[in-house]
Amino acid sequence: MKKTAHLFKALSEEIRLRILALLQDGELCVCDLMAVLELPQSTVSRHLTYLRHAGLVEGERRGVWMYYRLLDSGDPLARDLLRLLAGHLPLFEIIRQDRQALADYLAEKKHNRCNEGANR
Amino acid sequence: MKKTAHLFKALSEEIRLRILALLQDGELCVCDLMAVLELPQSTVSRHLTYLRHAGLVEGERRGVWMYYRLLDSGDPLARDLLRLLAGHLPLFEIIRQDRQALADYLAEKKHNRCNEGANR
DNA sequence: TGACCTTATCCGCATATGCGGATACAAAGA
DNA sequence: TCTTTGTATCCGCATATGCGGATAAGGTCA
Repeated sequence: MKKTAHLFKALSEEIRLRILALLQDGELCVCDLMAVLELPQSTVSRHLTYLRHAGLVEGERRGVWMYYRLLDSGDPLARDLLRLLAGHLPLFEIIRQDRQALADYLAEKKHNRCNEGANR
Repeated sequence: MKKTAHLFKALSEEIRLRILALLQDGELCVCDLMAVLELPQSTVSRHLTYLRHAGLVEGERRGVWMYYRLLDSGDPLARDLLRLLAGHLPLFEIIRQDRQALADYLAEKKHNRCNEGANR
């Protein structure tokens, strides 16, 4: 029950909702999210940690990068909530803007190193 | 979007989830909730105000009493969330206990004044 | 009006959480 | 090993929220 309350708390911040929406298109590393959201690294990392503790995302280290993706985990409520968000979040203007920014960023990145295009 | 975050924040407290679960059985006044949850009046009232601001419940004054019920309102996300909770909350032990306590309390109350059975 | 009941809000205080720069840690390559 | 890059955590500070007693406000009835 406390876990359930914690789950909702994880969803109660706009930044975290935006991160979840971006991850709906596939996994991303921290520096991708920094670039798209235009937020400092510590902020992005902190929110990802929060989402991970809530059981909504999982991270996998590949080389220097930590890739995060939505976690289709055991908790049925978490799964239902992610499904619900997948339907509702795209209706928000800021989410559509974020998705467009992600698409632009990925196109420009051209599979180069992560920081190209991210930091200055 | 801020409204959406606020909606989730409203669901991020155990007490508020318990209140919503109790209201799934029908409308209740503040003193009913006080009796069942065994919480002080100011605490119950504050959480109800929070839920009302989030658009999850509505209150109606009838005489001295304020009756609160779930609000099937305009926001599609709020409606979906309430439906989701209706399915998931009854699985928690504390919710089942609350429902039993509510049934006992209502049986004992026998349509008398609200405080009989509530405050000593 | 005055007594009483129910509910809402105020108050001071405690805790949780957010922020972003600074620092520590981890991995890869020279 | 040293450097560089990416990520996690620490730090001090600010804000949001919770608590429950006290007080205010709204309603009923005699």
